[in-house]
Parts: sequence; structure tokens; C-alpha cells
Amino acid sequence: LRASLSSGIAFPDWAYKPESSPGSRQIQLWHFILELLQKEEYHGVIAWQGDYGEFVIKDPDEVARLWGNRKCKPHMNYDKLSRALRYYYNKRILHKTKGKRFTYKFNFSKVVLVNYPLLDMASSPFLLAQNHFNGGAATPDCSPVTPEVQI
DNA sequence: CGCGGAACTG
DNA sequence: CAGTTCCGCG
Repeated sequence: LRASLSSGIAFPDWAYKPESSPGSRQIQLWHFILELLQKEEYHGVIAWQGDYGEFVIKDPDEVARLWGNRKCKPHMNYDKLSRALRYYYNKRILHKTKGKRFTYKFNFSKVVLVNYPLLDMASSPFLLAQNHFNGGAATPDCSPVTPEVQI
């Protein structure tokens, strides 16, 4: 188990995923989703809606564009993004809300309860996300390297 | 749309 | 390993 030092609150392992290469750890899609969900400026694009942990992608094309932008994948689209989301079903991170279009649900209750039996679910996923991404320090767009050599 | 197999990539 | 790309099927 790990704790986020900057925010003060402990966050479960499943939400961390350190991964090899400390400096250049790739952004996880569901991290990115949570990041957008946390920012009010994207409420027209993606937002919490319905049950606890449930969210709707209001503008699939835009979310795909933003994701592609972050991953330097200019040809990203909802078809591909949704395939990535579907891989989360077996990983128990997400599942589909059947019937509701563009609607998925985080397995907060299940996974958090398993990893953190003492942590109650009073706090919304929004608060959890806020605590994890302390206010959104920086949102690095697709910018590979900035050598900036000066003499 | 939503699903999951399959090949492929860093 | 975490997607990306492509695709046939329902």
C-alpha cells in the first residue's frame, strides 16, 4: 500500500501503478478519464452521472481527441479509445452500464473495498480524484522534448 | 453502438 | 504490460 505524500491521504495500489521507468511513466487511460472528470471545464465533454462511479462521455470525439493529444496519437478516435476501455472490464477497473449510451462505471466500491476495507465510501469519486491529482498541477500536452539549448 | 479476437508497438 | 490499430459480428 502506498500513500500520496503531497495530498496527505492514502491511495490504494490499484490507483497507483508505479510501472517501470519512474521518470517517463506513461499516462493510464483511466487516470486521464479521472483527470477530465475532476475538471469542471470538461463537464460538457465528460461528467459523473447516475450511480456512484458512473460517468457519461457526452462528446466521444472530443474525449478521443484529448486522449490522442496526450498520448501523441493524432489518429485516436472513440472506436479505439473504447477498445482500451473494454480491456478494463477484465481488469475490474471499469464496466459498462448496459443500455446507457457512452456510459461506463468505475469499480470503486469493489476494488477499494478489497484493497481498503477501512476506507468508507462516503467520499465521492470526485473527491478521491481530487485528492489524488492535487488540484491538477499540470496537464502536459503532447510535447515530446524541449531541448532548449542556449549558448 | 458495443463487443472481443488478433496482430502489433514501445 | 497497456494500450493501438483493424475488423467482423450481433
